[in-house]
Amino acid sequence: MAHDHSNLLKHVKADMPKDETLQDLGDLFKVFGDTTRIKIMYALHEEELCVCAISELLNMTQSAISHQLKTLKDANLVASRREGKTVYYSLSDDHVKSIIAEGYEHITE
Amino acid sequence: MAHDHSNLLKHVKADMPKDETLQDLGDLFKVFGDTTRIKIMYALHEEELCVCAISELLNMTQSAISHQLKTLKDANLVASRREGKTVYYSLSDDHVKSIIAEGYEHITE
DNA sequence: GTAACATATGAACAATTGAACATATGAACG
DNA sequence: CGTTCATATGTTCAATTGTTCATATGTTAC
Repeated sequence: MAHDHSNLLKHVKADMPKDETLQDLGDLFKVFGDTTRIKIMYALHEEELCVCAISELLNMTQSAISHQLKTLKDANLVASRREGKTVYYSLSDDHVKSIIAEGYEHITE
Repeated sequence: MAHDHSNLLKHVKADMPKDETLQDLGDLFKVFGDTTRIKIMYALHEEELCVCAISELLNMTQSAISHQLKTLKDANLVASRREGKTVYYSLSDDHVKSIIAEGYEHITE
């Protein structure tokens, strides 16, 4: 810590949300930070899919997909609906699409 | 793998970006998935700051901040500008703000 | 009841990661 | 040149994470 920024920092500090909020933000993005989960969300982009369809699509075990779907559900990013033996997952709201779209723009420019 | 979804999957599969792109997307969000980096980006929301100002603001060692700034820079999320001994960092484009704003909306509803 | 199918969960293990510490680079000044 | 200040980098280590395997739950049909 060297030269003085007390005035500057006072200003910046006042504009920062509280720690808990920033922690929650980081936790949310952590969920986006995995290729498998990104693929799942992308697959659900247009229509709901059942677990075994997703595992077939991504060529991964049902267990792995189910674990990831739980992570996504805990973060309120997907919703599930049971119909007999099968469970259908879909994106829970449009933020998911927006966030992925923004990220996509960033990497393709 | 049980009941049939070949028709459905053909359609979904056609709409998926290639694997490499989805990998890059995950890697991008991984950078957002850490509280320290979120704090740094939020601090740079309005104005550029030098490394020691950030480390003072977040009450963390200069080394830790420098490491995280490198991660952010590698992901093209921040830009740096040297002025004598001090290096000033700023957000490299508006996607950062948009992505954080979208995430913020998601957790506060 | 039980058998078959779809999904969920728990434990274990390899791989990744953020922070701390020590050290190195780079710039300004005497 | 050497010293000081600001920042960067390399290494180590504890903690987190994604997948696999085995097993459990839940649903339908017989």
